[in-house]
Order: sequence, then C-alpha cells, then structure tokens
Amino acid sequence: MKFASCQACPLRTLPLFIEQSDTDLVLIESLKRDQIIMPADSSIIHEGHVDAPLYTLLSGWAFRFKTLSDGRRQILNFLLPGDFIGVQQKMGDVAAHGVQTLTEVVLCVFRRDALWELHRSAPALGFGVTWLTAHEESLVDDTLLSVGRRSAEERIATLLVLLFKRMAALLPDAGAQGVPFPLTQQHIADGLGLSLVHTNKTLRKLAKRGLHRIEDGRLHLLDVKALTRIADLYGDGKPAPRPLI
Amino acid sequence: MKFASCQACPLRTLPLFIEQSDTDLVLIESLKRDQIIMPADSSIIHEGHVDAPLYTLLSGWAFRFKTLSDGRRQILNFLLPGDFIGVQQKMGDVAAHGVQTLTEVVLCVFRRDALWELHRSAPALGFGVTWLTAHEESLVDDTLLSVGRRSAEERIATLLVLLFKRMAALLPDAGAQGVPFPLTQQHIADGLGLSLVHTNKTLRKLAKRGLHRIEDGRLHLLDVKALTRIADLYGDGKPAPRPLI
DNA sequence: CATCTGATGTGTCGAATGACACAACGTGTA
DNA sequence: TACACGTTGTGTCATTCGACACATCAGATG
Repeated sequence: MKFASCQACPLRTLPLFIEQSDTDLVLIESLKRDQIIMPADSSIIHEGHVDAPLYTLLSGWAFRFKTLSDGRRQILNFLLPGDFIGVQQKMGDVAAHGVQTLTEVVLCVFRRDALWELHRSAPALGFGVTWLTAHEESLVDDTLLSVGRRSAEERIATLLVLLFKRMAALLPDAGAQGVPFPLTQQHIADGLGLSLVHTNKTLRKLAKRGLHRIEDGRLHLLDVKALTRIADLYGDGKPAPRPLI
Repeated sequence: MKFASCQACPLRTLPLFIEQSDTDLVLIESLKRDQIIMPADSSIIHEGHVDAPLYTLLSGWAFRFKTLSDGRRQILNFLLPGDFIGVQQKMGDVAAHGVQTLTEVVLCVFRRDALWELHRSAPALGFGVTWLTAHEESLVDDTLLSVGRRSAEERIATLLVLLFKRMAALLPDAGAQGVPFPLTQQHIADGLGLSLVHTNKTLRKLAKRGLHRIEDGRLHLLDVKALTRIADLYGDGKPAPRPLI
C-alpha cells in the first residue's frame, strides 16, 4: 500500500468526527486511489475542469470560488480538514467552481465513481455524503446572509467567529492559544464581497477596539462576546459531530 | 389511500425528471405521509422549527430564507416544483432557515426519517438526495457570486435569466409565452441583497431598454442575449435532468 | 546588497446603493 | 362608498463602500 490506512487516520481520533464501522472504513480505503501533497496557492480543481476526482482534505486549508469573466472573484466557502471536495460536479460534468489551496494540504484522492459506490455499498456512508453536502450548503447559506444583508463590520465579525469555531473544533486545546489563520486580507475580501481596501480598514477598526488580533498567521479572538453580538449570532457555535469519509 | 399514487405524479412525465424504477416509486410512496395544500404567503418551516418533516414541492413556488434579529431578510433560493425541502436540518435539530410559500403550493409530506430510509433501502434514491442537495448548493453558490460580486443591474439580469430557464424547463411550451413569475420586487430585493427602491429603479431601467417585461404575474424575456451578456452567463442554461423524490 | 513582489496600512475622492418621502393604482373589506 | 393596505414608481439626499494613489515592511531572489 502506498499510503497510510484509513484506520490510522489522525483525523478520526478527534471528537468532532463520528466513529465509523470497520467495514465502512475498509470500503473507504478500497475506493481511495491516492494520497497527495499540494503546495500552498495551487489549484486542486480549476473552473471548467471535466470529471475532476473527489477528495477529502486531510490537513491544511483550501477554498471554493467562482469568477466572472472580467476577473472578479467570489470565494464560496473555506475548506478545513475533514471537508469533502467535489460533490457538486455532476458525473461527467464540468466543475462550476474552482478549488484552490491556501496552505500546503494533504488530500485523499477518490475515484469519481466512489460517490455512487459509497451509496450502493454502504448506506451509512451515502447518508454521510448527503449530510456533508447539506452541511456545506448551510455554510454557504450563512455567507449569503452576511454578504446580502450584513454591513462590512458585521460580515468580518461573523467570518472571524465562525472560522475560529470551526478551526478550534479541530484542535486539542480548542483555540486557547488562537487558531491557525492563513487567509490574506484579499481572501477575506473575496469571501465577503468587499474590496481589499475596505476590508483592511474594517479589520483594523475591529483590532483597534481590541476585539481580535491576527498575528504570525494565527487568529486570536480577544472579545468573543462583542464579536458575536456584532455578528448577530446565536447558539453555542459548537460544530455538530460529523461523518468523515 | 388518501392521495394520488406517485406513479401517477404529473411531474414525472416531464422530460426534466429522470425515470425511476417501479420499486423505487413504491418505496417513495410508502414513505409519503400526506399530501397537503398551503395558501400563498404561508410558512412551511419557520426559523427555529424543530424536527420539521421533509417535503417535495409538487406545484407552486416557495423560497428558503434567513433573517437577522433586526428583521433584515435574505432569501437563499427560490423553490420550484420538483425541489426537495428540508434536507439541511440535521436529524433532531433546529431549522437554520425558514421556508415560505409564494403561491398556493401542493406538497408531498415525508416522515423525517425518510431521508435515512431512502439511503438504506434504495441507494439510487439516496444518491438522488445527494444530487439534489448538491444541486441546490450550486444554486446558492450562483447567488452568492451575484450578491458578492455583481452590480445591481447584473444581479437582476442574472436572476431573471436563471429563474426563467428553471421555470421554462417545467412548461410544455418552454416559456414561449413567458413563464409564471409570482415574485414581488421585495422578494427580488431580498434575494439579491438590494434595497426595494434600488431594485425597482434597476428593474425599470432594464424594462425600458426592452430587455424584459413583467406583467400579470408572468415574466417575458424580450432580449435573452443582452440579458445573458449583462449577467456574464455562459453555457446553454438547459437545466440538467434530475431525480424526483 | 539591490531589487522585486506580495501583503498590509492610510488618505482622498467618487460612485453605487440605501433611506426617506410621497404619489398612483388596484384590491379587499368595513 | 370609504378606507386600509400592498405593490409599484420616482425624486432627493445621505451613507457606505469602492477606486486610486502611495507608503511601509518582510521575505524572496538575483
């Protein structure tokens, strides 16, 4: 075997992920075609890519995006370890969006027909795929609410809180020392439908008020309560336990 | 039986929908709990609703939305006949968004656990649910691109073209006489992250240029090419054949 | 060491969009 | 009939955010 067994997957030990049966793990492993490392700022799937494979992000950050023909770019959502990549492309169809890395990443590569195979051979995993897809949609829903109806300040507060919580759920110390944060201000701008300049000014305003700090590629939330209030978020924000495929 | 058989479902005869095997149809029918009619402007699922059932929209229009606590509302996407409602809510969880009717609608009602039952008993239908979910996500992706990066004029052109094509695929004459269009300008504004006033002015500008006409609740595209160019859309826009559950 | 590039930080100005105010019209209803 | 209400239409002014210009800084590269 050219890659580590799925049973030994370091992600699976995290409490965030639901335990899978041994037979399901064996199936996943049989559909896994490769495991690859890609550098930061490289393209996993380019817009218009035909029959791209499926991936699971094992480590690192990436994002999905769409562009208009004059270059304007919208980031649709950010991908963290455990996220599944490529379900949106219908079989044999063209990718409607690109996927690009933010950091060096490790990817599990699956055959395109793994999607069908999962449903056919393991209903629980098929259900898991549906769950992950629906979950990702609800992340996009949240962003759409931000971009459509929140002010620049509210959008940024929302992004910081939500990304922080997602990332913290993947760390042993739950973000007590901040969480890794590889986004540039340009990524934040493209994720929130803002200009780079306005993003910079708004970030600085929040930082000057002592609400957050971004430093050495790490994000610290200094006043979660204030940020949560600005963002108009409710609920504990603990990400729900999720399948890992 | 208190409702018509799924085999007799009028939607299934449309070329837009993939044919299902008889055994799959029987399963769907066994999970169907009811068939109900709801009036226009009524709430199918309210934000915060716990354990809402699943629905398939048989006829009429609806939309998914989220609101902020001060009342600002963002419409996430519009629902047309054949759309599946309620996958985003995880089992036993609270609805993260509301669903409301635009017109009188007819709904198939399914038990909440139908989602799992479909995956367990009929992999093809489970796969269909994944497909529908991924497809809806890509609609939200499109809207997010619009709201984040298109001007007001471009957003409206995009919405008109995309909704027209979706609706036309459900009609025998493919929209030669226009398509039903029950949205008010307030709905358009809430779907595109614009104010009502600005929506009105932008719609009028496009109408005055002879690009479209909205009249008696029907939408006519008078210059699809111009609208498509403004929207920066590509592809034939023929909706892909899809499962119906 | 010189230079280049990408990222962040800031000021000024302009443009797109929002807010408010009000009119016109149709429809349902007291 | 009279009235209330929702929807569309339009003018004026205010605000947010975008565009442009430029500075600083760190890291890569020759």
